[in-house]
Amino acid sequence: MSISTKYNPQETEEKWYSYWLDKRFFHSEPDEREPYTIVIPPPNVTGVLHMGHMLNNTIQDVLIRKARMQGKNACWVPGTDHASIATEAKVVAMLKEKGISKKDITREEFLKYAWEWKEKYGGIILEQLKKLGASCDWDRTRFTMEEDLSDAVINSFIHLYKKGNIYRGIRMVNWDPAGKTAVSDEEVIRKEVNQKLYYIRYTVAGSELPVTGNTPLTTDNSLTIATTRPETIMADSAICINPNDERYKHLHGKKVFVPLINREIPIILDDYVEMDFGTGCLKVTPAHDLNDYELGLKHHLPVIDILNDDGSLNDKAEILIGEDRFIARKKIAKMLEEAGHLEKVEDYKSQVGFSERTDAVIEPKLSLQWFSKMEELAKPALEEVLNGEVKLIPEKFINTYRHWMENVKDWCISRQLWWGQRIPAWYFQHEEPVVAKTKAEAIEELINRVPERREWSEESKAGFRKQAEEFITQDEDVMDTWFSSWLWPISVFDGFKNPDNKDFNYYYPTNDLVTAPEILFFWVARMIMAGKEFTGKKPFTNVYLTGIVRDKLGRKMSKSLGNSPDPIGLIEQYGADGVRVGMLMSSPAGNDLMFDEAYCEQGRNFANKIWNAFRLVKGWEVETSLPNPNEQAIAWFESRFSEALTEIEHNFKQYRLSEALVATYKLVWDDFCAWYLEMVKPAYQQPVDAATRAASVKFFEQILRLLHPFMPFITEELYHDELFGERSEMECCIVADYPTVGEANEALLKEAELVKGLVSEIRNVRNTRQISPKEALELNIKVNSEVSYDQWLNIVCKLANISKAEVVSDKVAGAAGFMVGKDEFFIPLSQNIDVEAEKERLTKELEYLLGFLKSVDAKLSNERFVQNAKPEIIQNERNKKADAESKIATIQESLAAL
RNA sequence: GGAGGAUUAGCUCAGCUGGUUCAGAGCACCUGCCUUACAAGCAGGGGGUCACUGGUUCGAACCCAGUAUCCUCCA
Repeated sequence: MSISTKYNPQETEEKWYSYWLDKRFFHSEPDEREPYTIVIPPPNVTGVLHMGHMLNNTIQDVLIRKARMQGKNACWVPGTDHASIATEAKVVAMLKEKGISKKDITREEFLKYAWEWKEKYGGIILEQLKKLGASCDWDRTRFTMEEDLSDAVINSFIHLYKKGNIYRGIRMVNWDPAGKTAVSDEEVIRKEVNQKLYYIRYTVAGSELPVTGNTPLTTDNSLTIATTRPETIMADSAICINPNDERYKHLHGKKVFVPLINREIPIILDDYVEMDFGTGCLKVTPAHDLNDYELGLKHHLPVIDILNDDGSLNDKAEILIGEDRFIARKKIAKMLEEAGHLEKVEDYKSQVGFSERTDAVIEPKLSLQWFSKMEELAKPALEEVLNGEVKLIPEKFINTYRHWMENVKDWCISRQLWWGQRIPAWYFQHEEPVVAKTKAEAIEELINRVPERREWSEESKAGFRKQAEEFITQDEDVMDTWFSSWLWPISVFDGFKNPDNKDFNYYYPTNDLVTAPEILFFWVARMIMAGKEFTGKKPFTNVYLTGIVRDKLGRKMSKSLGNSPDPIGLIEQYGADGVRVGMLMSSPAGNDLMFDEAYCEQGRNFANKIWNAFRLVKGWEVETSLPNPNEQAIAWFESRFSEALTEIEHNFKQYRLSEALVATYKLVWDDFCAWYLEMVKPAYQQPVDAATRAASVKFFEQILRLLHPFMPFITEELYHDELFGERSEMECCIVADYPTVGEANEALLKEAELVKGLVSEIRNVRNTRQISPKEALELNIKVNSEVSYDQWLNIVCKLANISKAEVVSDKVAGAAGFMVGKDEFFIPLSQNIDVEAEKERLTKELEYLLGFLKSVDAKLSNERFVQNAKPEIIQNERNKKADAESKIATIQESLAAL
């Protein structure tokens, strides 16, 4: 082992990760132990690790490692998601660079490129997770588009279709013009955007006055609407006004002309229109706005769709054909202005939907899509959370969850993409589509679903099959990625292919799921639905929702802001253990975390602290003839360890990982290093007795085990040092027994706190008087309490550099004095004490105590308090009173003696 | 517009059943130390009207109501 004063993580991390892999410690097979299972939220196959993953996976690894050490059969299933839109967008971009356009190649050719891309870049993120120390069972790595998982997707589609839960229909969907596909409501991100509100004049039909810039305008010859989307006026089907709006009563039943194209449209009445918004006149564009679409249905208006799939204008627009919607917006504003139809333009802030995957502005668009009915699926999934079968942590998410589940809308599951599971629907001539797994099955279904075809002779059937074979076509669309992710906990254990298999029976339902609250509905809710629907069981018991990682200014980390540190860079700089500690240190469950590299630095420093504590213990020479002078210190630390472990376990139970870590950190740094080791360490170059060494080594090993889930690498490294004796090849920290809570001697712990206070006071005496720590002092103790200082004197002498400590019965004059608890301490000094300063200090303390006593007295003399408060509270107040009174007396004596 | 959450030290946050000398931790800051495990360290210290206003209670950072500010989700 190196004796460097600095811990060097790089070599250690590489070495132990391969060792763990080599010895297959991460691998799990069903056995008689209790399983503990986590399925990873599968990251995008082409993605790279970001800070959110770091947090997420650190938490999962801590949980899985702890469970493993606690004797459970821990299984963490990793994998990746095919992420249709994101991946397809990347492949399209890659092809574009090669000069290939998606529309020039076939579906098969495209998929070939996509798979190549996936093979090349897929799984980078999993390699990165290894650097973090993630102890996933890599043998179980799954991918949502591998054959079995795709099969599960297709089969569950067919299952739901047969139940009548899947239907095809024309609906207004969120159209992503960059991805050229529909996306679900959940994939639309609303952002506030600075826009322009254009006020546009429409000429009233039949009015004689031509509308120009110079002509006086009245509401008889024109009306003005306000819109943020002037490029859609060509798609207008009507103008709508509120029937109660006095300003426009004379226009009821009239018509207006759409500017520039002069198409005549009616003025309709509906109290949907808010009179005080804009001008009180609303242009109705059913093809390009959800609300307008509903309004159009109600008033039987035609739907005029002027946009191509890529967001450019089509020939129905009549003008600006082929222009992109945003360019068209600018151009049309100019054209309207030139034609005298643009009254004014105002700045306006509004919410605009963006595609989660491509960041393009979402276009509401009517299209023919496949939908899954959600109402029936949602009910049991809501119930499961409300009755506590599935726990959301923190609980505050239950409300949000309920709100969403009670207002759930049907799920648009088709996507106009090629990368993904193709919808198993088949079209033959003008018949209703058939849903079937294969072409052959589809053809059989075509025959079987029509009674008269069923009656056909075998010969006729054969002829039909031949014809159908040639003309039947499969739906071009693929399914929403979430339609495969929602099956993840089931399909990774082959629960669809073989529902009674050993793995599935053993690992499912899984235990904990760790994920971001952003995908509570996208994914978590739907997994619960799928679990209940397809297996009748919940997919997991606990859902730990992490916060969002933000930068220290509170901004979300994003590529465009460039405020996200490179996780691998952080690991290189601070070590994986350091980064893990840094991430957890500041991340209470469910609260966002303001990430600051300083936390990683703190983590690295902690690793270094452990390293150096180790160097100390390792350096001790043992002299077996020596007696053990440290029984008290050893007994104390044993109790303290148990006390801390109780607290740590309590925090773990409540998924307060951050607090569990802080408690561990303090136990190691403060109690073990700063107190225990200082108490027991022999003087420079002196040997240590065997008992002290044995106890210290044992403590150290317990500490390594306790730390392992948080800091796997450094603990494994130290665990194998010869200090702990021989280890066989499978004897590793990763599978060592996690410490269990032992006895804690309360009285001992209490006394130790007093002793720590005493040592601090002595150090303070030095500090305020600038006495070097090297200069030994004498200590006189006047004991007024029950504390048996004899047991502690050795420790006090050592820690505070006291040459002689004595119990005295009287105050010592001319010495620096202070109190700890009820007891008085005196340190004779060579220099004269500053009587005035001493007086001031004592007076101040006296005043505080008198005030305190007064408030306690007030309570105790309050009859209602004595009547209502719990007896133990009252007793407590009496104790406080007695304590304060005795201290006051002591201080008064001291003052008198000065 | 609807729902949920937050507001405690300069920063990030604990404070769990209202009651201990309860106002805490880490970081940052100040002072002094390169004291033979560790300067990535050690010792000591300063720093708070618990957002505001009321209420409930013997007792409120904690419960209730209102106000302000901020965040998130949904429309």
